[in-house]
Amino acid sequence: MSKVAKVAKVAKPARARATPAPKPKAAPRARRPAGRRDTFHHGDLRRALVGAALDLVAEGQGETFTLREAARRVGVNHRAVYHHFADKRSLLAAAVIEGWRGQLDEIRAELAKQPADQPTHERLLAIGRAYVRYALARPAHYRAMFGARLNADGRFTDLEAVLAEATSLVATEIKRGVERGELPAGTDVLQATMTLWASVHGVSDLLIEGRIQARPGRALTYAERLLRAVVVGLTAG
Amino acid sequence: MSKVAKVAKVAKPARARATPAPKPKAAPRARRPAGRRDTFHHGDLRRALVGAALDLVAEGQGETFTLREAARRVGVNHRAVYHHFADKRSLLAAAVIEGWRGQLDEIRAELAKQPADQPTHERLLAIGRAYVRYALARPAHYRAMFGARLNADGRFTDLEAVLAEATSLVATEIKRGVERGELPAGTDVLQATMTLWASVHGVSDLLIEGRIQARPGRALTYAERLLRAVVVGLTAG
DNA sequence: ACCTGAACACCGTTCAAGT
DNA sequence: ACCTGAACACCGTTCAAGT
Repeated sequence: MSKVAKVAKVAKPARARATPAPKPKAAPRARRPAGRRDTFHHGDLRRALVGAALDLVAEGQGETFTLREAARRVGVNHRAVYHHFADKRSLLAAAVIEGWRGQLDEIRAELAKQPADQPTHERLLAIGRAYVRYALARPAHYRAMFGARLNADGRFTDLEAVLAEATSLVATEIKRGVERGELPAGTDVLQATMTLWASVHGVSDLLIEGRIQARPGRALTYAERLLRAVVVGLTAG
Repeated sequence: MSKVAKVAKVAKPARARATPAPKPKAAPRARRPAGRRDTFHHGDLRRALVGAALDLVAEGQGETFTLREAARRVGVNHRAVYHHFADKRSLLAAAVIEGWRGQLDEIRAELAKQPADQPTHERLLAIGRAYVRYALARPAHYRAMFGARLNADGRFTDLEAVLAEATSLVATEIKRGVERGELPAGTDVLQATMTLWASVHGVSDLLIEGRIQARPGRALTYAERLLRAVVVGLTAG
């Protein structure tokens, strides 16, 4: 007990966030939390670490969460992390990939709810709404999804894969719009896709950073207005 | 010499960037660089530290540059920083404020170059172009300008002041557009301003992160297309 | 195969002087 | 008034075992 008490007493240095953060930390770090197995069989520790990283990111630490704390949360020595991830960036990347996957799932679910034969601009708005809603629901996570330049080196091909999937989902809608005559015949599909992405990302980021000050319930309305302007712009060619 | 040699020999830990970065570091840290005064008179050290922070940020460290290295660059003990800045965030904030001021200056310069009686949508495009050009010219700095949630606590009122100035510059143009009948009478000025900001920020960020892959010379064209779509959307109401 | 312990070279920040 | 030195509680990562 002495070790834990000492740690708790000391004033937290700057690296810690101002937000209290529930910190379960039910057991002293030397002993393993009750009810948790003594060794993880393959895959479980990896998953547990990603889960801990996701929690830490979401609690507001963003990409600055520490590898050592993630290990502490699941009750293993920090060195154990290196058996599953090459370095901290890889652990972050795994958490970030989960984020993109979740967002893609929500977009798909939203599209599935649209009535059949919905005009393209309504479908694009639905996609955008789902995107922004997801981002606003997990601000710290969303920022991590963009930060840390995880694509700078060629590593993390899984990350690129989810993003490619999301991109092609939008591209498909745009192609459909052109085919149905709802978007100009000469539309550059890739460019239109990126224009939409830039728009939803821009509003999301400004809202998250508090640069656009919108009352909680109005944030999505804000995003929707921007989206409408962009879609109208695309439609006008 | 022994100290410096030892430091140089050791493998750089993860915190350091992969990019080589020119690192002048002309003198061993204990001795002051030749030709630099032994003590700074008031204001100079502050300015020198902000300069060093700006350089470190621009060299790719972003907001993860270290206070200790900034101090080393100007040849003072890292503790000296605390005489001019409350903490690392304050030093970062000072660097970030310089960034926004620079961007605002470039936007003003660009507007000054516009022919008199230019239609509003052309003026808005000029503003947007200058904004994106600035962001793309200093990617790491631009990301730092948005990162770190420097506005989260109420500190750094100077930062809020520059941003308010930039916002009102755009708002003025939009009002002018409404008055001249170039934008719909019912236009929500604040909302239109934020819509434009979100657009230019969105493209800038995606371009910087390499999510939009544009050949170097084409990046601005990309941004311009998005901007045009948004302006058209705003004009259509 | 999977995990741990000790060590290393860093951090940001505080306390207590030095000139 | 302005700067320094030593110390503290952290980091991420490496080396070398332990079971």
